[in-house]
Amino acid sequence: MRDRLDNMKELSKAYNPQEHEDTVYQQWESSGFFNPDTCIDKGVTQPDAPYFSLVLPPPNVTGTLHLGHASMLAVEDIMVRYHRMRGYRTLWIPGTDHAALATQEKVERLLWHDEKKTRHDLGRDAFLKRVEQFAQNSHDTIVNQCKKMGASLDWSREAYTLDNKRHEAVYTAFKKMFSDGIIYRGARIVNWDPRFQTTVSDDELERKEERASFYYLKYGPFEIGTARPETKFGDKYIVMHPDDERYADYTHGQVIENIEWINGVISAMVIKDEVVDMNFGTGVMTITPWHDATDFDIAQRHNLDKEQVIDYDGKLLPIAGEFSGMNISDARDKIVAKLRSKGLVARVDENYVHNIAVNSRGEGVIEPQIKEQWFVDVNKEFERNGTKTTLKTLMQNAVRSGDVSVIPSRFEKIYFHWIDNLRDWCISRQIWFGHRVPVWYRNGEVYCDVHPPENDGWVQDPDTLDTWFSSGLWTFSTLGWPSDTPDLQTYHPTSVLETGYDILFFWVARMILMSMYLLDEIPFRATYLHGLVRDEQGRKMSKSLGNVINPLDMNALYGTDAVRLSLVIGSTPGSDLRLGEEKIASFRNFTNKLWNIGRYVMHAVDSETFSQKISVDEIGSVTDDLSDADRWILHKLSRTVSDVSLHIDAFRFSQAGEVLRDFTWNTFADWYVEVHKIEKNDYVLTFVFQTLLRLWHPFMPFVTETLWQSLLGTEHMLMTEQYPNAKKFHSSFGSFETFSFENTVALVSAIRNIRSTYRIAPSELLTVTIATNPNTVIHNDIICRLGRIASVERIGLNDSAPENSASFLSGDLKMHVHLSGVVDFDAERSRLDKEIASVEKYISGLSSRLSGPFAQKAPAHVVAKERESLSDAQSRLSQLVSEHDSLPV
RNA sequence: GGACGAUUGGCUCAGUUGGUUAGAGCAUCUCGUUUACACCGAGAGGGUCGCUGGUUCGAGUCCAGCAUCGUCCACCA
Repeated sequence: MRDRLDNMKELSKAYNPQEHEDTVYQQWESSGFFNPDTCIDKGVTQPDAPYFSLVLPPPNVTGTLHLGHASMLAVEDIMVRYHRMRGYRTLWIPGTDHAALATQEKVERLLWHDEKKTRHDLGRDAFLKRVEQFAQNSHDTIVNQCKKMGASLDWSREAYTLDNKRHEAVYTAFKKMFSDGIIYRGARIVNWDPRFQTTVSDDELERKEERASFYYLKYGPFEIGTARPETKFGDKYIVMHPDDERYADYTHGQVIENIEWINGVISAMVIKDEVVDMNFGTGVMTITPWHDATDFDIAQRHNLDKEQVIDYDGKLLPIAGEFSGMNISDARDKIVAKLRSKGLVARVDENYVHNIAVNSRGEGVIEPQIKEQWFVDVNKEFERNGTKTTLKTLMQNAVRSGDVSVIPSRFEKIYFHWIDNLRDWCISRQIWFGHRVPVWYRNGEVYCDVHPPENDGWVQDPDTLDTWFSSGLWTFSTLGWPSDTPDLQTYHPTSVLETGYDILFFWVARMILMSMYLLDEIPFRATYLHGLVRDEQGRKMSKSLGNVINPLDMNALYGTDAVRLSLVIGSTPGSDLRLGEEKIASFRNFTNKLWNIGRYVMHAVDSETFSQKISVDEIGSVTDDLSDADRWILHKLSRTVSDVSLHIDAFRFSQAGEVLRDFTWNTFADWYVEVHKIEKNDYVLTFVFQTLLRLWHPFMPFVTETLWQSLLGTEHMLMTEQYPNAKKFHSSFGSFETFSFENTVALVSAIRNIRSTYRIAPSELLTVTIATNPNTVIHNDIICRLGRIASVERIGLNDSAPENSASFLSGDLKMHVHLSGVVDFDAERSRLDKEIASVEKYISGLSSRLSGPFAQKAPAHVVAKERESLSDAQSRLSQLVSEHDSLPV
């Protein structure tokens, strides 16, 4: 008790988050309650309770967390804390992603910057040690940042996409897919990044608009168009649409001789293919199958030769003759010059705009190449539960069946469209950092297994796997798969996957693929896609723009709770969020408001009362002692509890927060706390406040935990308290009548309005006369205190109004504020005029509606409601008019 | 070239299945230090919901078209 009182006195006037946050997090963490097993052991959670599980989308170990991560942590922590408080077996698994290419590239850059060395200077093993060191540092930073955000992650289950356990999962998955023929090795056209010297997947491409010269070249009897003359050396097929009448004389397979071309005379074969667009250019084209996906497809269809023109460093091969060995960008002008000198350039369009493919990471221009690589076959048929299916079908079914719901649902269409256009997934990379392909070779033999072959002489495939191959296993590899662990049995499928819509394809789709294929089970029941966090002008936050907001800086300045609220409230799933510092500041103000409500409670209420947990039942048992204000606040509280729960259950976190903020500030603080200063119902005040702390805890865990322990003592922990139960609140308080106190709120507001209109200082105490039925309850004390009224006089409804007063009408009561000496009749008249005009407008609109077809066609209850509104408005109008007329001229 | 999204007071956004006179936060203006809070309190002003049609008794909400902005997808050589 002494401790608590001291604690209370120590509560600073303004909330200072930095004093509390680290201590509170340590307390949570050391309590062990982030781990659902501990919750069960200590009786906080029932062993047979339903589960709620989710995985943290593992941040890349490339650096530090940004506001997007902060927003993800906030939303997920809300769901996790909410379910934990509701008694679910709640598990939230942390982890990090090795992000193969991104991390390797970053370390390579640092290595060059600091030591002017490349990875080849160090060699594979030494370089990988560097990367691991870097990854470890990044990891430590990320873990620290997650904790700073208040994330209640079960650190005892932390995972890493490249650790031993996940390595086993990756190799197991690969082996199964390999033996089922889903994974194959083949020479296919791939996206080659000459700068990073690796392939990248289709999804990692970005299209960039480029203005280029477009050349029309003479090619025998034809004219062909190209923006890339440097690739044309090996072109020996001329392709046209079979229906193109301009070229009807040419037949498929016909060979055209004596074509003068860049390096001499060649012959070309005519190919008819429907892929050619007759309306583009001249309607004929030559093809370069080795360096273009479309051309590759044509060549495949007609079984044509394919020749490599550009090497993997981006230089021309001997086929280019005199240009051999030149970089393609240097060669282009020279090649065009030669074509010109030979008279082969018909014309040039200098303003041709087209899209070039670049690596979304690093922005290096992609050069398509044919290369022997590992692929996941998305169209291969295999048996599943007695029927033939494909990976594409599995992915489609998971969502189409509704087993996996997508929030917001419009992303479903995008998801299906992506699957429809999906090509085989190239999963091998020529980088060093990552899971090495689990395949060994010896004298033409191929060996694939989870463990290396035992006898010597085998050489492992040097390539590593696409980082998303390991991320795709994340929902179950983190739970122990391929072992059949209790965690896997208990927590899979996970309940929700919360992540950014920008990795819908990269990650969400791949997780569905992997889980459906390997486990025959969905990875998660719902996927909630959040938007990107942008700056106030809607720009992406980037270092080069200098508009990056570091979440930890904001935490330090405004408190983590304020940062969390600013990321959650005003944000809708799938839509980007614009965030400025003022928004965070406004939630800092709110945090402080809650803090000060707490200070008031501890200041005004006896510690015996505020240091006990007050239950719904306890309040329910003293119903007879409740005042009108008590009933009003309890009723509103029960509505709030139910709204907040409904919103959270439906993933409407923003609305849940808004409802809570509105209740806390505009209802509880502005009205009930003020009334408490008069009525002093400590139990209800404390009960409502404690309920608010419970309700707010998932959103703003630090300040609520701090306040809770200030009230109840540090041996209590809010995090594991029960969340307010909507049904219970409703059955206890839902039927409470609120009209009486609403009336008082209206009267006080009217007095304040009149004061403001007449510019009467708050220090000046006034008198009011209220005309009403004798049995109407008027809360004199409250009106006097909140309206700064000296005395309330009551008269009958038909008694005449006092002179020199301003009037307010509400239902069947009239209030006259005495304004002796200050009343300005012209001002009062115009005030009434204004209101009369507004009511008249309303009446005319409403009565014309009611006299029209509305009355016949609209549902009866809607009509009845409108009729009631009309009669209310009419009586109000007549009263206003009589007030107006009674004013002295 | 397709698809999707956005367009609501100065700014940032809510608005669930169409149903009172469209809400909030910030900003603005006026007043104010009443011992929880100036990171505050009280009051006020401010929107014909992008445009044009349609459906309906009734449209910010549904439909069609258009405009502007944005995002994603796409094999126009």
